Amino acid sequence: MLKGDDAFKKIIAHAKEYGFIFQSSEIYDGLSAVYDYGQNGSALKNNIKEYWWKSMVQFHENIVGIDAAIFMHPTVWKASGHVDAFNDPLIDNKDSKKRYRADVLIEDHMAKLEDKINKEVEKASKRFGETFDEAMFRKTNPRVVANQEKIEAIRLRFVEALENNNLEDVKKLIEDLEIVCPVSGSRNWTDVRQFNLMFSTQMGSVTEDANQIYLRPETAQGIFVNYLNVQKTGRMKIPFGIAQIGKAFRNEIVARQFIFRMREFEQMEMQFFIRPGEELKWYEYWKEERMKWHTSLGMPNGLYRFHDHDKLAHYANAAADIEFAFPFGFKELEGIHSRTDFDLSAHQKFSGKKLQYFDPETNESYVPYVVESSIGLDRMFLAILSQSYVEETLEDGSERVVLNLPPMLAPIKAAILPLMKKDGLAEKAREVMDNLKYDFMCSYEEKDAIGRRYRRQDAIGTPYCITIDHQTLEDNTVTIRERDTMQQERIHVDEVKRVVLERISFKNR
RNA sequence: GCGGAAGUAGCUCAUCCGGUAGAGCGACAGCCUUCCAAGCUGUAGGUGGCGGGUUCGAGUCCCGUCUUCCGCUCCA
Repeated sequence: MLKGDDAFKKIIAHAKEYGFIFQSSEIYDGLSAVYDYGQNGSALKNNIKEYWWKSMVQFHENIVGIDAAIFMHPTVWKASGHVDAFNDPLIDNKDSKKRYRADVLIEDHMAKLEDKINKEVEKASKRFGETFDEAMFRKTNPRVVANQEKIEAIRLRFVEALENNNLEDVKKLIEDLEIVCPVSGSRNWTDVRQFNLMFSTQMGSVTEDANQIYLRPETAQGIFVNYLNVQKTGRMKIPFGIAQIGKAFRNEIVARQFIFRMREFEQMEMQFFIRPGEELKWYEYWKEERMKWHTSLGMPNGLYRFHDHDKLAHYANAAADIEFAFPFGFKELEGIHSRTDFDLSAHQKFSGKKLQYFDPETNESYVPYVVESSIGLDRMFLAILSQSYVEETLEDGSERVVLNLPPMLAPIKAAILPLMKKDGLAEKAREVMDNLKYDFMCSYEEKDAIGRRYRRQDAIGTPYCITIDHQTLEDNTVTIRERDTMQQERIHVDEVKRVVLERISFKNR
């Protein structure tokens, strides 16, 4: 694995040149922070999904998979907290170039005024020997009354402006209150702009009747709203998990670093439903399990690390990231969160439907707690790609670029190569190809010198090259060349399928 | 979003002070045949990111715009 900016650029160039990742709508100059997966990229991505899905759903009897829709009832996002957390009116100070949430600036200002009042009241209470509340109630000080009225007036304007989504008023309020930038101390503000991190669209073709709906900003809610359906129909017993792979959308202000942060991205996640009070035990369990999954890919040590969160999200009582050493540094690849009963309780409240589980062991009903594993598929793709990209100098001084992919993830498992076109070698190679292509992804190439074809396969990470030569015609043996060692062995044609399948199997990790 | 830099063939780049674009590699077709890229012949591929302006004339100067990169900012 290469390091540094230079390496990252090479990997991006390689990804494009060999059909892994293209910029979206490239012939129209592209669309910012949106990328398409090409012929090899989509194959690699699908293989990552399959590996994850099998290790979750197929290898665990108590985990099942679903595929929820991207569109969901708008109230889902009120219950989840996204409508509040993802809608920010922002304002920039032109002098300091700092950006603030306009509502926070105003709230801070009100807090300062309130602080003033409290100090006045406190003084009064000491003077008259009253409690704080008594002093407040008497409103002895006219300045206190004036300030309280002022705050109330601000709050009214503020709430009204926000409710009507009147951003000009919000700005005017900031100007009227003479709020200054804490950094530059100036009042040179830009207009207030609404940044909505959720994409929205209308459902219903008649404009007046249409409801605004969102493209889901996370896949988790599709699992939570189906919790009861799956638990009942699958007769699931706690603890159990629901897994899902799917697209999510976030209108990031700045989306950059190739496919690391995109506006449209794919998540692979599993929500594990447990008994309240056992969440930390399961949290630790899944942290270890998930780390094992990553290291089972055979990546070198030291590429992964845990990062425990100090600042917890509104839904979590414990959270850690698994970080990966990307070419641009250690960054989040996966999150493991103890989400408590936040989501199910919220949906219970907003929907009015009971989302509880009767535990036959304890004879109790409760809203289950949740431990979540959520991994960015595109980030996983980037992690594997960047760690697999190797530039080698061979003994003879020549260079080659190899994608050192785990064989089971490689887009193409075997390339079938006749040493040359004539003498019936091509026909024989076709025969071999036809016998293999139903079992794993194969590629056939007869153009160019054999060495060149090996290098091309190296560049897309094909683990095995099957070469048909003159000896094949005599004794039905072929050579099988291994990508990383470049070593060849001669085996019988009938053995090829078994040998390749064995070496690309999940079981042999 | 702000500041800086860049955008010419699939890729890497050239084209001097403004005079209607060129190479290497790659691709494709054919020849050759030698198990680790760069043998031979031929062919295709560009309204110079896009739009506008200045000029007799713009890849080249100016403005706008899109995209990318670097820094800042943002990222429950």
